[in-house]
Order: sequence, then structure tokens, then C-alpha cells
Amino acid sequence: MSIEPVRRLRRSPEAARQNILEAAERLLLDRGPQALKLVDVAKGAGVAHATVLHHFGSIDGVQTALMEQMIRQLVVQILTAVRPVDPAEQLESVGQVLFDAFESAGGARLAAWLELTGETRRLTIVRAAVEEVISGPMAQKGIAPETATNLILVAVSLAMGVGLIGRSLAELVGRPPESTRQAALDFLNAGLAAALKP
Amino acid sequence: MSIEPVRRLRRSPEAARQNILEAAERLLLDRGPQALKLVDVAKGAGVAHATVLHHFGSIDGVQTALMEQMIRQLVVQILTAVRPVDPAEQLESVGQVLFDAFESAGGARLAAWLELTGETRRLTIVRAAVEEVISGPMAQKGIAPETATNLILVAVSLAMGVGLIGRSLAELVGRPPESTRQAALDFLNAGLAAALKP
DNA sequence: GGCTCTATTGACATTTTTGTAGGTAACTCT
DNA sequence: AGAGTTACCTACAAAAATGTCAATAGAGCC
Repeated sequence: MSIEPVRRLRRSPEAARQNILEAAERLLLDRGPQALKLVDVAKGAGVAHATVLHHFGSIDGVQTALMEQMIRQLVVQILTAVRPVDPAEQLESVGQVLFDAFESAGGARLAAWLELTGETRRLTIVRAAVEEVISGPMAQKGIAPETATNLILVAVSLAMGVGLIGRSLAELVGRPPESTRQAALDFLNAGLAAALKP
Repeated sequence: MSIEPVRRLRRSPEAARQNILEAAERLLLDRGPQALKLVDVAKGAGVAHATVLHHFGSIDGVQTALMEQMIRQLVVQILTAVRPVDPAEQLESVGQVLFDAFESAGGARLAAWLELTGETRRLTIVRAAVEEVISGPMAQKGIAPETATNLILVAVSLAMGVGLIGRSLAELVGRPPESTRQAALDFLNAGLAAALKP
């Protein structure tokens, strides 16, 4: 009886890293940052934990790579949605886009993670994006930079809060989970409209 | 030369627990949940780590005790501020109170911690508080329960977002750290006023 | 003073998590 | 086909974190 060699899947370095990062992201989003253990990430990715170390050097390497990737994705997601579209009814969709980015795609959890671990410096990339929006679509609508900045600060904060605790909060007061989002969206749109009228 | 016995501070069980919880809270607030290590908590409290275990049984015991205490404090802080005061200019102060509770006192960080670790069920105590506010001060102002609930959902979400990422966000776009809070407060008050006028 | 109770501790033990080393197998290129 | 490269693995080692235990020392009580 011959011993048959163990079959091995061999990915490209990029594919391997991506596979691992996806596993890590899944863990982060549905079990929280403290679930980002080397062995668990490896198990989720279907590889040996030594393989994770081979590609990222350390568990910290995995974390920072994940942070950077998620930040990039978040920025791209928002920018592609807000960027030069027809400036007509865009206003109402901005809320939708923001809330989607922060709720469905784990933007809120990412931000919370960064904040709680003191890694907000990684967000500096976002600054350029914000300025693009202020001087692009918003300026086109005749919104002064000062006002634009304030609106962004508020809208993002709101999206953050809703994305993070919106569902729990609604359930807590005996409402359907989406009701926080809906209420916040209405409130935001009303406020935006009011702020841009006079 | 005689060996002199080691001097020991002996607290009451309650004082000992409190001392430890305060150390844990400090760690949580300025280093994040993953900094809640047994040894570090003990060091912060100035006791041996075995002492922590004696009082709380396990590190999980410390965490849940901390969660419960912080939740209690949060609820009390908000309720005592919102409760039966003169119903006159109370409206403007509500935002202040909420924002204080979620920002200065680590309400936002607490909530984020609970959310990320899936411990939101601990918040059920809050439900009673919310109902008290809805049927108390808010009803007195003639706000329908439906509207009241929506307003609370939005206001709390906003306070959450501002409390957690407000400062970082402002700095990110080159503004003074308090500007997010200020903008959010204005926006909230304007929205509240509008929602209660007609 | 002597006694009891227990908060406190250092030393040890266990478990969890992370990291290292060396060999194996998959792929590319010639 | 053969050689070189390296993604991947198993086995081991180290470190970090949690938990156990028996002894010690404050404090109240007789």
C-alpha cells in the first residue's frame, strides 16, 4: 500500500492574502475584533495558521492589512456612489448610500474598531475623499464649503450611530430593526433640505 | 535583623470590587476592550491578579460586572437630567445631556463594546427608561408616542456616532474636535423644533 | 491576648495564542 | 523531464493570559 501524497491547494500570493483577509473580515464583522485570533482566521480561510504568518508576518500584520483594505473599500463605495451623477435628485440618495456603507457593509464596525483601538490615524486617506465631495458635487449644488463640511460631519456621525446600534436600539424599544434607519433617513433628509433652502 | 511582615491594604469587598472596576473602566476607555487583560486590570487597581479573580471569579466576570455598572450609570445620568424638570426650555438641553453622556462619559464606547461583542441583550434595562421618557416628559409636551420613539431613535443614534467618532472625524477634515458635536447639536435641535411645530 | 473570618498574595499549573523551523508539494521556466 | 522558487504544511517552542492553591495578614470579636 503506497502512501499517497497530500493534495495541496496552492494560490497566488495575492489570492492567498485575499482569501485570508476575507476570513478575517467575516470574523470581525460577526464576532468582533477580539475574535481575530490567528488560529481562527486560519481555520476560516481553510489554511494552516503558519500560512497566515507566512503571508502577513504576524497577527498584527493581518489586522493592519484588514483595516487598510476595509478603509479603501469604504471610501471607494461611497465615492463611486456620490461622485458626478446627475445633480438632480441626488440629495435623497446620499443618505441611502451613507447608511448602506456604514450598516450593511461593516463601515460602522470598522470605524468603531479603529476608534476603540486608537488607530484612527489610518483614516487620513479619507480626507482627500471628503474634499473631493465638498469641492465637487456639493459645490456644484451651490453649497458653501463651511456648510458642506458641517453637513458631512453630521451625516457621517448619524450613519455611524445608526449603522452600529440602529438595529439593537430599535429592537430594544420594540420596533422593527429597520425603523431606526428609516427614522434617521427621514430626519436627515428633512434637515438637509431645510439647511439648503434659504 | 528581623523580617518585617509585608504591609497589606485590606478593603471591604464592595470597595475592593469598586476599585477594580474603576481600573477596568479606565483601561476600557482609553485603550479599548482588548486591553482588558487580567494582569493589566490588576496592575491598574494596584492588586495581585489573584485578587481580581477572588472578587469576580474570572476575567469574564470582570467584563460583565463592568458592563452592567456602566449601563446603570449611563441610564441614571440621562434619566436624572431628562426627568421632570421645567418643561420649558428643556428641549435644547436634551441634546447636551445626550451628547455628554455618550461622549465625555464613555457611553459611546460602552455601546460600541456591547455591540461588537454581541452583548446588547444587557441593554434591556434601558427599555424601561425609554418608556419613562416617552410617557413622561415627552408626553407632557404633547408628543405622540410614535413620534417620540422616532425622535429618540434618531437622537440616540446621532449621539452615539458623535460620541464615538466625532472628534476624530473633525480632526480628519481639519476642524477643531468639538465642531462635530456643535454641528450635530445644531442639526438635532433644528430637526427637533421642526418636527414638533406643526 | 487569642480566635475566626476572609481579603490578599506569591508560586505554581493550565490553557490559549503566537511564533519558528524544516521539510514537502505545486507551479514556472528552461 | 529537471531545476528552482515558494506557498503550504506539520511539529515544536515560546510567550501570554488565565486560573488554582495554600499560606499570610488585616480586622472584628470574645
